[in-house]
Amino acid sequence: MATTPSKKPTISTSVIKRLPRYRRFLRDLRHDGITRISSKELAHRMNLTASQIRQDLNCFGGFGLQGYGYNVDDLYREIGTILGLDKCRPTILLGAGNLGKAVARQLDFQSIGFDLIGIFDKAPEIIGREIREITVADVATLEDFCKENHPEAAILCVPRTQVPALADMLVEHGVKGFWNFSHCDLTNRYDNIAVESVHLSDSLMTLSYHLNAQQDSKKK
Amino acid sequence: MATTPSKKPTISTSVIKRLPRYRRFLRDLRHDGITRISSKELAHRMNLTASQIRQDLNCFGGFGLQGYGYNVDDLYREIGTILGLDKCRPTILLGAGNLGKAVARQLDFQSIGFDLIGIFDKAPEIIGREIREITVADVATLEDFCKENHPEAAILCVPRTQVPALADMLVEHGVKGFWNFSHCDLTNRYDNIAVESVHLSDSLMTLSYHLNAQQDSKKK
DNA sequence: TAGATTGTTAATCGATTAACAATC
DNA sequence: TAGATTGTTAATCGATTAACAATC
Repeated sequence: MATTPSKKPTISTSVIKRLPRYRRFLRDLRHDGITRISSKELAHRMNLTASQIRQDLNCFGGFGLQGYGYNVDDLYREIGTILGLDKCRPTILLGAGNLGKAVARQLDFQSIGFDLIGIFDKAPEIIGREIREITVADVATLEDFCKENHPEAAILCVPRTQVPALADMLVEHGVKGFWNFSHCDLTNRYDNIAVESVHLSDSLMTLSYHLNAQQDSKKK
Repeated sequence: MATTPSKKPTISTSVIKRLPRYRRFLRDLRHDGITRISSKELAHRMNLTASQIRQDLNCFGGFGLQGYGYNVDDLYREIGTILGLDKCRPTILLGAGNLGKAVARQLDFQSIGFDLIGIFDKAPEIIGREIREITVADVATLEDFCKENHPEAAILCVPRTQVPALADMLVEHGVKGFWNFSHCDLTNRYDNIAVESVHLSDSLMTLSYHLNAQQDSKKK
């Protein structure tokens, strides 16, 4: 009854970003029929330290067993739960151009906690098309759609200029998180709204930097 | 003549990852006709500390002027140079499915130092199509293509199972960097090869985590 | 010159690694 | 039991922030 003074650990971003990678390795292990693994062995495979793996996992609880290690299958599922992949969040995609279409087709949303329930665009030649059994709707109908269907998450694949107005409206209607592919900087625009950005050109630029650095070190 | 004992600073990844974002903000400032900016003002706009901006920039040289701040246009171009965006690296795309096609169409490679010179796939229904004025070639012809054209960078949009063999072959032929969209873990597979990965589902999973965390904190 | 703002050194903070007692 | 490996505390390392002298 009494609300226990819940510990508020606040897991660091670095830890959270590593979780999906742990999960991928565990899935592979499971696929290979390996049922248990020590932090040492997993660290070796992932090129990490055993310490880091144990520290990371212990942010969420003691999933291991002294003298034994970790049960691969259990840990795989635990990480899925921590990440919330067992959820089914109503999600909409804004922008069904090259990138939006590819993202919609590429990802298995269901298996990672999202349920794609609507796709919107403003271009007449795109509206009406079918992507993954969803008919692309006119973005003009988006607000009504939100009132009826209450999406929790939105994928932003529209040009950056359209983003602020759209995002504001969606937050107004209860959207709690954005997966942002646009170059509009949404970080720090809202309180208590999750924003995860994928800036493709930023990513390619860092590759460019490293290619440069390679050559420089050779010249030396 | 004498090779000066070149300082070997080795810039940290955190700094490098911030450079493209600096550049984006500077481009916007320039677009708005703003010619100078102080670290304080830029920090305010980017939600960083002025200290961090000055530290970051001073990894590469003193671009500012005491009592004045930074010249927006100069700094914008300096960062471009640091990132190597003035280069023109021959680059190939492997896999012209949903994602590969979208990536090829979405990005302005030229403007960030890459020159897309070939696209390859193995599916007969994709080979022969045109993407950005490049005809998709059979991946079977890739090795010969490399011998003739010496690509420096490769974009990997093929299924993960195909990645290791392809990547090994490309490294053999002198490819120096990968932009990896597959779920194959290429980190630490090679020495002196740059790997920049975009794991879309990993990214979406972290959004899922943050959506979960939001709700948890509300429950409290 | 006085005011502003940098470049840079020092202090703080956080994340990673090492060590080891607890325990299966 | 002996051996192995965790969970957790302590030590180290690196990154961010603060402070301030240099200087435009």
